Amino acid sequence: MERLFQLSNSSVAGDQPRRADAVRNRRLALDATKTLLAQREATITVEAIARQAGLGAATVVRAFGNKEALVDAAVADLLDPFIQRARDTLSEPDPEQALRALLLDLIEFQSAHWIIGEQLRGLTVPLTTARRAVLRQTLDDLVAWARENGVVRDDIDATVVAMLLGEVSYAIARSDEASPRLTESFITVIMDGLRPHQ
Amino acid sequence: MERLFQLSNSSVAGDQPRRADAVRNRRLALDATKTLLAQREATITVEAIARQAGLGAATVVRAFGNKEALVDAAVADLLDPFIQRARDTLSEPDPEQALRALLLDLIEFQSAHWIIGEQLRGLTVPLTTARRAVLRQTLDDLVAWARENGVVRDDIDATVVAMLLGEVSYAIARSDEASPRLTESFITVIMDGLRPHQ
DNA sequence: AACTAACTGAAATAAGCGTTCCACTTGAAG
DNA sequence: CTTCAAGTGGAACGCTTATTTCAGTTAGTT
Repeated sequence: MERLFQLSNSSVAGDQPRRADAVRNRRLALDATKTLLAQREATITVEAIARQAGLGAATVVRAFGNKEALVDAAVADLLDPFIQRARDTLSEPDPEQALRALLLDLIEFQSAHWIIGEQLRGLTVPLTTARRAVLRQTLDDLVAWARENGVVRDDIDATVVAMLLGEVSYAIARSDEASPRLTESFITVIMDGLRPHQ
Repeated sequence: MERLFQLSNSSVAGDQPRRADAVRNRRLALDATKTLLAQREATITVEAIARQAGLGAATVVRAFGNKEALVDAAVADLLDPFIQRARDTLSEPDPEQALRALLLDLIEFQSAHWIIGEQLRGLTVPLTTARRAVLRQTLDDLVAWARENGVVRDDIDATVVAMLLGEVSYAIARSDEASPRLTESFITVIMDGLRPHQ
């Protein structure tokens, strides 16, 4: 599949070269943060990240300027494969199947990366915000496609439908009692509710 | 309407009497906290509560033992009238109307008291937890009633439906772009999705 | 009015956190 | 091998907040 957009942020393009250990530690800090973000119960402090990475706290922060930028980069990194999968659903044959698949993935991703929502609250996170826009656009496209094929009702604004899906996935993932059964029920109710009346 | 449960926590029953100013300040601290909790953008610090109440920080905390208990009491207080309204819907004639009304109220309440969700994260809040159980039971009863009358499908577990409603209301209320239009669309989709197939 | 236990609140304390400092270490160029 | 700018991390700093202290104030009793 053709790569439609540039998501990599592994290294800054036009900067002066940095020492090998600095590059390695930047990677270690990023990986440590991603590891912590993927745990359901974790405190994302600089101290904790540094411990996970086997580095000093100062080194961890310096690699990205500050903690906010580090978390932003880590979240964006975690988001990338998910976004890729979301875009892939657009080439599936059946829009209903595509929508179901995306919803399931959305819920599972948010369940597995529960802490991300917490961490991003009230932060200015350029990388993550850009990813979110791409994701939103993908969801919009998917809803538009589903509408054209009579899978989704058109008496409700498409943007509102997309927003509904996003928010509601978050809610299910957030639930203390999240389970495959709850997820399945949720998707059934939403898909039925979104179907046009015959 | 008969009062079915005891929700008041205005004063501790069997304790030794306390001085008049202490009682008054306890009330002031509680009211100040409730006021702050009802604002969408507010920092609920002891300092802020004390300022709002016109008291010293120490006095505010001491009245309830610690900040956690104070917030717990304030949230429980805010929840009480809402719970009463929820229970009232059970005596409406039409279960579908009752369900719609409760959903709308649920979303509006959570929108207006947005900060509550933030504040309760990771706290042990006995009073609030008890209220939540009552609310959950009410929602369960309402769903059971709606099922008996063919308003809600019975191929999905009633508890799951109730949980769905609660979580999803939270999600809509939480949304940055919450609006009457979004709320209306959401309720339409959910109600349609919950209806049995004819 | 006098007395005292309860109560108050400004200030001190404690604890958590991100960031910065700086004496020391190390990669890599010559 | 030398050299030194780049890089490191333990410690110090600054900031925010909940909690405790304690000298002074006040409600309520006699």
